[in-house]
Amino acid sequence: MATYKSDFMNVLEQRGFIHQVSDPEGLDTLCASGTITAYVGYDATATSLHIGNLISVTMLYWLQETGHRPITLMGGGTSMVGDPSFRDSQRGMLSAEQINTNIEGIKRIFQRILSYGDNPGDALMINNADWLMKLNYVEFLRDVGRHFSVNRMLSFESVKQRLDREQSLSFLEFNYMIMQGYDFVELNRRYGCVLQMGGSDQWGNIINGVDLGHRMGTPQLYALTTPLLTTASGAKMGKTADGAVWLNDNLFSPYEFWQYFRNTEDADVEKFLKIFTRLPLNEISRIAKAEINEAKKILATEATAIVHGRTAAEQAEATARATFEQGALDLSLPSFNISKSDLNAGIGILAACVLTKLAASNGEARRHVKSGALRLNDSVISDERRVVREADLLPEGVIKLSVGKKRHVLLKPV
RNA sequence: GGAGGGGUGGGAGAGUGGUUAAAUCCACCAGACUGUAAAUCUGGCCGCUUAGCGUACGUUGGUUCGAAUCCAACCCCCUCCA
Repeated sequence: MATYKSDFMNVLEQRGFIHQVSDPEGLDTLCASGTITAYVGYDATATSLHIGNLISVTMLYWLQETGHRPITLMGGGTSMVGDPSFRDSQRGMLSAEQINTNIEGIKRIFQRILSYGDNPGDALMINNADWLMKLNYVEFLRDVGRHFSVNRMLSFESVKQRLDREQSLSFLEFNYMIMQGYDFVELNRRYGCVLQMGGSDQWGNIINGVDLGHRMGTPQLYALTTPLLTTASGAKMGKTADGAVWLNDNLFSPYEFWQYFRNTEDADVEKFLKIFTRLPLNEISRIAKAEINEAKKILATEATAIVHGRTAAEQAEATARATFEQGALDLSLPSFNISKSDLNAGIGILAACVLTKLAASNGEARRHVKSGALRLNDSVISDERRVVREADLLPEGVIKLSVGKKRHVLLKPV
């Protein structure tokens, strides 16, 4: 029942990665007849990628799996400008050092999922600063700028919204599109790259590159975007109480990552299994039809394994089982250190909440107490002046604090 | 440079001298029900040493017993004109 000739397009199609493709038949034919090179661009706006980015990295994984060559393009140059697409306001400008730090943080995850090297089929890590930073303004305007119509650029949905809401769009940001378009052409010239992929919000930017290639005489270029992942109840994916779901373990631990997927809505389980795991499709449909809660655990473990490694994933699963199913204490829960002397002196329960990030402020911790959500060693705390001291240590030498049914942390004396 | 409009809590958006820490909606958090799901209902949602206090409606200064609300200057944004 394959709708495409090429393995690559079939995998993407069957797993639900495709939202829009500029010329499906053309691209399919190209993929079926030989090896292609494709890229996804990543802006260096944070020290880690987040779960939204994982979708496109996974596409690059499947690209490589099906015998083609992926390029991860770091936006060392474009991040100096900032992508205005679908944003209300300009972000603060990033310094060159900040961008470089960010790139270093982001690289780690690519290396885990793709295999880089110099052999054919190995992935390439490229930085668009290599060419963007060297551009000569007038020359660039004459060679590239003349191919862009401002009228058309203004009509793109990604900027139109901003203008319709009467929010300013600086000339700096407006140039982002041109730079991204130029990247595509440059990657074609240097590496024969013919396909750019990205999230659906990138469609306008990608299409600009395809058009520019056309005008500047490259072979036919292609665009492919993924659907914007939303949960079945309509929320954008990747938000939690504390913000984004990051892929780097120093920002979002494997345990938290596992929990994030464990809490997937029923209606999303099959969709997420297809996108965030590598399990064969027939197995996915079998799992999804069986016990839904088991399917969520498989989803969580498989997805965590891809990002954090199999060992960390299984550890997270074990911790979850002990904590949620057996009600036992698991020493692998997220833990925070407290000095022995502080503990001897006694620390207020509210302060302990803030220390362990269970609450952002004493006030918030107090509200937790008022609503009966806060527990110390599994018993509800109703007195906000309760002091946590040595006597509260469990035989294992830790103190367990919980907010609600799901958030548990340990306090460890050191 | 000129004319007009505007800047309110995470977002949207009321409020145009006083019971206004600021309506309402969304997002978010917790409780109940459940399956670590959804939906629903309930409570919460600036900070603190919380019967109180301190900050807060672009910034600074002023008028007033009292200002997010009035005045002045400045900053920023939008529209039109040059």
